[in-house]
Formats: sequence, structure tokens, C-alpha cells
Amino acid sequence: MVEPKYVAPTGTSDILSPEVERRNCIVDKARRLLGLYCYQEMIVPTFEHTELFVRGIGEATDIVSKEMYTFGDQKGSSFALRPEATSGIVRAFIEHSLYTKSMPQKYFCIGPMFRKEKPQAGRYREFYQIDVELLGAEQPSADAEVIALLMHIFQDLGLKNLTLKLNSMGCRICRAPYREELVGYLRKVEKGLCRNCRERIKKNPLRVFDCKVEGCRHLLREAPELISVLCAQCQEHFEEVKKYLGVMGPDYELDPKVVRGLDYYTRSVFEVVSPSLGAQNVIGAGGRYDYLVEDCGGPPIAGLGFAIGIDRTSLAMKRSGLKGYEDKSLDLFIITTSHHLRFETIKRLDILRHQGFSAEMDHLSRSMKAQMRLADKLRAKIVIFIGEDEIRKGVLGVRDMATSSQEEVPFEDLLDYLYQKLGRKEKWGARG
RNA sequence: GUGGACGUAGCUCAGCUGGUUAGAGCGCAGGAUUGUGGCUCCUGAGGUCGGGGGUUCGAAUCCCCUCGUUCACCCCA
Repeated sequence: MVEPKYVAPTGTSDILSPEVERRNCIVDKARRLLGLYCYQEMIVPTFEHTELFVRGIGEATDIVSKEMYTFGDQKGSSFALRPEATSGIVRAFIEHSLYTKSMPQKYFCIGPMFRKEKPQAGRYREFYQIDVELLGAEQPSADAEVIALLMHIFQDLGLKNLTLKLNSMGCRICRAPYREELVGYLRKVEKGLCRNCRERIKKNPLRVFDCKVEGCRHLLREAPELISVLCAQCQEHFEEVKKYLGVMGPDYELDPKVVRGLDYYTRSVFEVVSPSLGAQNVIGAGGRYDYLVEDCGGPPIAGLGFAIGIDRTSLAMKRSGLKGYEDKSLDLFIITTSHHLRFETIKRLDILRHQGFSAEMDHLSRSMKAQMRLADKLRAKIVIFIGEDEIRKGVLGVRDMATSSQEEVPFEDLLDYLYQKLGRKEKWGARG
């Protein structure tokens, strides 16, 4: 073989057979469940005006400052491949005045996202998400419902031992003073912190809680926690969310380290961690964003949502031994022995497919043995032989591959015979 | 962007400290008294040993560069 001239770009991949089926399973099950929760699917562009992401996600975030694929057009406009879906949905929500409908409005969107990161296990430059957004409800029951939905989807997929981590990031009123307080504390202990954390003091102080260095973790035990300085309203909101979650079921643990990297999050934030993944083990995460709609030029409408990482979820399923798909099999394989009966063969194949049977034949003029092997490889339930003898007698040889029993079935009885063996199928533009 | 590991047949990998025509398993193709699968057996196709340069009588094997993959950091789904 020759070296391939072209390969998929770094961080992208071709998703081939069993993997495709597992992903389809994830998407199918999620769609069905989202329907039960009254969500509507929305398809938004894979690229938007760069400005939308800058405003929405935040100029200083890593995503916007160094991970976006941006490009221009002839008129000098700047666009970016979407690094996440929330901004696009919020934009569409405002653009189509969907806030004039009765609240809340529930939407979801499935598709690829793009970030120019260095790939590693569970992190790619093109990755797929199921993105779910609930707009127009600031009540804590909405938070609980959204979180429960997220867990419900994973439960439905058969994933176990997941950890749901919950935190509150407060609002504009309580977060700013807290930030000051935290920075003050960090400055005091700055000498004992790692280089990264010293950087983080000015870039994104909340992130220090996520540091893995033991020295930092030790110092941070004494640090002020956001949870304990939430304003009265945020405090109450958070308490209510926990109460609602309590009655709904999903176990969770409070984790002040959960600090999302997108600027728009307020109040409830959450992550779902899989035990079977590597460093990138968050398979679903989200939170509330009460100012985002307004920041994007819409009315002051609260929102919250989450994204499920399809790639990571699929990997977690694979590692947990969850196939998520059925092994493929074939109803019928039609074999012919002589070349001039190929017209007869393909005609019958066509008829059977229109009757809703999955059916295949050989196109490469293989020997009978080879055709049988092929039929076996495709896991055909039944093999139909069309040969000189059969034509002369007006019958077809029909072999049950599981039992190896074979009998002769008259032409006109074939369909009834197959219905009896395989069950009736939904017809696909059946002829005659 | 930073760091580690690895790049040998379509896939998973052997190939000891450099030595003649580079191997296995799986997969693929064909066959085992000529119209019949799965098991077994036989045969075959398929590799410029990621690419380039260097050291050497001689390099898949050593050195440098480069590209790619992978894992981790940063960050995130």
C-alpha cells in the first residue's frame, strides 16, 4: 500500500462503524428523553460572527483568546467556528423573538464544536455535543430539573458510578466582593503557591481551587469559600436547588472546586465526572447564566443549560463495556451459481428489499463457497439459492443459516415463507 | 503553547547490544474430488521499516532534524 496523501487534520477524526452506532445510540436516546422533557430541537450555524462569542463567552477566557478558529470573508467580517453552542442558541432566541412565547422555552442542539486545543484523550479539536438550554426561568426548580435531565440521560445510557458535582458561583452582587477577598488571601500566601496559581491570581483567581499541586491545595483549605459568602438571594436559591434535587433523586456532592471556564455562568454550576476516563473526565457540565441573554442584546431573561460531550460519553460507555448497539445482521443473502442467472437474482433481490427485508448479493462473481462465506460474514439469517435446477423446477433453495436446514420453496410461496420465518416487514415503496 | 512516550504489512505487535532475500497473529483473496457457510488445514497478495539528513564496509536497529500519533500540563465537553 501507499502512504496516504491526505490525512484528517490534527484533532479531527473519521468515526467508523461500531463507534458510529454507539454515538447514534447516545443521540437517539437523548433525543427521545429530551422530547419527554418538552425540549425542541434547534439547528444553529456551525459558525457565527466572532463578536458573539467574544461577548458571550468572555474575551479573557482561554476559549476566546486562543482557541477559536476564526476566518474572514471578502467584506472583512470576522467569523468563528462555534466553540460551544449556548451562544448560538441564545442569539437565535433573541433574533427570532422567541422570548415572546410563553416561558420557559426549552431547546437543544446536537452537533460538532471546534476548539484549537492540543488533543489528548477525550479532547479533540472537533468534538460533538448535545447542548441543552432552558430559557426564561430563574426558579431553582428549573435548575433541579435540568440537572436531573442530565443525569437521566446518562442513566438511560447505562452509565454507572458517575459523580455529579454541584456548586454555586453567585451573582454579580456577591461574586465581585468575593473575588476581591480571595485575591487578597492569595496575595498573602503567594509565596507558597505554584507558578500556575500565581498566574491565576490575576487571570482567573477562582481557578486556583482546581490546582492539583499539594502545596496549593493545603493553603487553599484556609481560603475563603464562595459558598459561605453568597448573598442572601443566591444562598436561598442554592438551598432550594438542593431541596428540589433531594426530592428528585440524583445524588450529588458539593464541590467548591467546580468553577466553569466560561464567564457567563452564575449561581448553579455542575459537572458530571466519569470514573473510567483519563484527565478529561467531565462528560457533561453546565450551569445557570442569568445575564447572558441580556449581554447578547436581548431582554433580561435568565437561562441555564448543559452540554454533554458525545465523544467522552461514548468512550466512557466503551470502557464500561456498554455497546449501545446491536450486532448487525442480515435477513437474506441471495446466491446464484451461473452468470446468466444474475439478472434473475438481482431482480428478486430488488423485490425483497422493497418488501422491507435487508438483503444482499455478491457482485464480484465469486464462487459459491465464497458467496456462502460472505453470507456468513454478514450474518445472514437466510440464504436463497437461485440455480439452474431451481429455475427448472420453479423453486428456490432456502437455507436457514442457524440450523443449516434447507428446503425448496416454490416461487409463489416465497414471500409467505419468509414472513413466517422472519416476520412481516415494513414495506419500502413495495411494488405490485 | 509546554513536557513525556511512541511511529515496522489494513489492524495489534515481534525483530537481543547495527550484519545476508524484514516476521507472527488477526483481517483480506483463493483452495481442500468441481452447487453450499461457521471449525480446521493449505496457499497467496500486501511493507521505499513515518519522512529527510548523518555515522558506518553495512542501519528497522545509533545520532540530528522534521512530520505525525499519543498521554499529561494549561484549559475544557
